[in-house]
Amino acid sequence: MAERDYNFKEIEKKWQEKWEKGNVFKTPRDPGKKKYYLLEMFPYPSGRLHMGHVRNYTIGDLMARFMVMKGYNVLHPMGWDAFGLPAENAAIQNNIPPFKWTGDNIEHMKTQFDRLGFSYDWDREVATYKPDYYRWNQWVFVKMFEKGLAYRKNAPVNWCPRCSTVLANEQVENGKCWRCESDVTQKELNQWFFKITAYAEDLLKGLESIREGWPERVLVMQKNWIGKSHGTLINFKLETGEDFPIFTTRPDTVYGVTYMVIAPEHPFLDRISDPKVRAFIDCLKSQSLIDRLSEEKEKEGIDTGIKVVNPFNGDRVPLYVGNFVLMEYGTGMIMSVPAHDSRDFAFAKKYGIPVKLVIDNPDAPIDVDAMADAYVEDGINVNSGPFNGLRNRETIEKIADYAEEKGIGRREVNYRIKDWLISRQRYWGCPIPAVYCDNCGIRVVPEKDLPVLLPTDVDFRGSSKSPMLSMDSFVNTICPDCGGKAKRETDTMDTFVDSSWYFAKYASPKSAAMFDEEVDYWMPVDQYIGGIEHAVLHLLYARFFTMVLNDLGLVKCREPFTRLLTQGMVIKDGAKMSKSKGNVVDPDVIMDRYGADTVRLFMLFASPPDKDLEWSDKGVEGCNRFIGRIWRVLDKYREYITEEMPDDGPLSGGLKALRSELHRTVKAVTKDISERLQYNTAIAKMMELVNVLYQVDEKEISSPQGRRIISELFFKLVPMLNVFIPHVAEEMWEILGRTGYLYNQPWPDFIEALTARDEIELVFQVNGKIRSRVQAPASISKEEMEKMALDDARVKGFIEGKEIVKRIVVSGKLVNFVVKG
RNA sequence: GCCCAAGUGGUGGAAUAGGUAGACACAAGGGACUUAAAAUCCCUUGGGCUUUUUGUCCGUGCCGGUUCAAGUCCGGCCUUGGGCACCA
Repeated sequence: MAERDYNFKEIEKKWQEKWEKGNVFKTPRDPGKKKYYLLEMFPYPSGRLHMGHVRNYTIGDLMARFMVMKGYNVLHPMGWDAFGLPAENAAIQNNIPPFKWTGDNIEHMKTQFDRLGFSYDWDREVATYKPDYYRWNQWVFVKMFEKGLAYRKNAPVNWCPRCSTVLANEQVENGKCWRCESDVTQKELNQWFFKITAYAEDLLKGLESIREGWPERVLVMQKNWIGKSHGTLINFKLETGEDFPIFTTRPDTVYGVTYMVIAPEHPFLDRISDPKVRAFIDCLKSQSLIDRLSEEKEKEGIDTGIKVVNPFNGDRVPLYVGNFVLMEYGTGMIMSVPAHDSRDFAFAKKYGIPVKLVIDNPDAPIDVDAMADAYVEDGINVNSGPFNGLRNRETIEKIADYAEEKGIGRREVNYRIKDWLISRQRYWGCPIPAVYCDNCGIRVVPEKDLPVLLPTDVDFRGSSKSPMLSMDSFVNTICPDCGGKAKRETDTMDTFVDSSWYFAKYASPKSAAMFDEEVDYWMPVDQYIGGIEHAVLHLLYARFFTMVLNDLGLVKCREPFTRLLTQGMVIKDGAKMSKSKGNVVDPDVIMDRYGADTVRLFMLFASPPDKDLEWSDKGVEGCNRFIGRIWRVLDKYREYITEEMPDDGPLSGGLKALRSELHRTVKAVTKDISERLQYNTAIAKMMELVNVLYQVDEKEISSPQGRRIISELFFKLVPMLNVFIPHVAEEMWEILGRTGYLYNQPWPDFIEALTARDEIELVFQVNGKIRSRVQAPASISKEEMEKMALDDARVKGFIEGKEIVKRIVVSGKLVNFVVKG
């Protein structure tokens, strides 16, 4: 009869209290140990944890606990990405001040975290809405302004009408707002930018140094986003002799240019007076960029009447205005080669522009008049003056050389990435510390006057606009230079600025400075864990910011995250859990029914961490059942537990196999956790061990050697369980009679020699087909294996009367005979 | 269109270095215990053929290749998911 059933409610509460009272999770700083900084992306304090959070933080907690047991000084902090729109929307709807709404949510979510048993050092909590935190946003902003890395410009920007604020390029997904999915429109506005383009090359090169530890697809996404392309800037000329430079990655086709196209918003076009052309330009300019460039939109253009001269062959070609040319990329104008670019080809056919072949297919010469589409493959240059007969790949380099020699062009590198627009026309964020003086212009707030505090005594009633706009006490100030009247910037910073450096602040959360020397001890983050959705948002901004901080001499590292794990989504009924789909499962409900340990175990068992996880109520029950099985078997054998460890004496078959299985399990679980990051198979192996244990007779367990083996088993299994199901593992540790927190125990070791099996199964094949399986001693030699196979009755039947032409013996695995006849 | 993943039983998934496909779990079926149920424990479980054991054939999206041997490597395709998208 069980002494006590598995009562998760009691156990989990008991250990959560003990951990807290014992200050168990405080960050150690033992000089004799190596550091390990494990971080999960901090949450937005929406008010409730969802399953995605639970998964993310369960994976992180496992890794943190594992590294503690492995003897590292582990930094495992948690904080709050606390600025942002939901707080403001809640304020507008219910007139709760965002400050209070956010603070209350944080308090509630903290209790949820504690209920899950996560090992955070709350002394290091960081929340971005606190002035002590965001003042350093402002301070870095001022430094960046001084270095020209923060600047203000007029530019067409993305505008979300629903959030009534501008957005960065990275925050527009398929023309929709990343947060609310409204259609984004374009506006011409004067806004603050961070010059991330100045770090384009660094951001690209830096990817090399983190290649080992980051998922391939994130590296690829960042690389594509930065979008480096090598090309040549070629100086076409107007008939007046004026320069007309264009960027191309295909200089090998320059002899085939039959027209040029310019972006409608290009200032060059101001000189055009032809009313028809003007009307076309004005029409295009009135459309939003999204509309103009939308996929369905056909390419449209109009001939300006202006001719452009090709510096290579002197051809005079027409200049068109086109709806598809981007002002921000290259020089805002392009050369068009219809023979070798499908888009140019379609445009040329539409407007009756000639097509000129300059690359021919050496295998099937092309008839230019019969072309149905552009020829975009490689080939041999024709109609290309001195470059005729060259392979076009070589021509690319030759033309660039030639252009540089003759001074009609130069090699150039272009990037797709644009500067980071950080202004937000919203209240609940970090104030941008700028002032506007009629006399002195744009000024930043001097260091000594920071922080610029966000007013918190605000009233949202009757308006969805930022309350700061109408707060004279905030807006009116004096110019730091001339002392005259000035106005404060009322925009706040993009919240992605807040999250671009929080990971460094955890090193010294209470320091009066931005950082102290602790930052260089803990940074960089050794393992970062979060969702794939930040592949080019947060993860790019954070890398940029770290590089800026490094250049400012504030941190020693240049890359913030050495290793990155992007965990998969939590899926139910084939779709990501979301309120709008109505397929959410509330973690609290599951914890009420099964406890935190079961939820954690399921999160780790149902799928490898980087893959999506399909929610399954039945699967949760299965995990709960497994905990129950261990609980019962420990309860059954607890009276046999002894501190005496097994000696080298002979063991009965069952005990020997059990001990061997135990050591194999420790080995495999250790590897799965530390090398393979496959927690599902680690759990499966512990399940197998428990299954083997269930097969062993109690009589064997109760023998003197049996007692030692079963004790060794639990003294190793329970510490392994600690990283998956810490509450019940601590309780079991206590049942085993050990004192102190399991949290601080060393990770179990294993004896390599014991992991070997005595007997192995050999497979005998004839012509690659399995014909027999036999048991053999593990020490069997290749020669003996072959002999066994030859003597095997089943094998004999397949090789009799035939010639063995090849014999393959794989040690300890199989024998394969290839026979003929 | 370009780039990147992935495709394995009824389901989630395993197979780590080319060497026994389907570990572990869920579901299903059977049994033990019980007055009964729940819980628990034990057994079966990819498919076909074979009366059964034995055996034998098929089987990792599709077609082909390399190899004694392919889920794994190579070439070509299909499907799904994701990213970028007039970037010149």
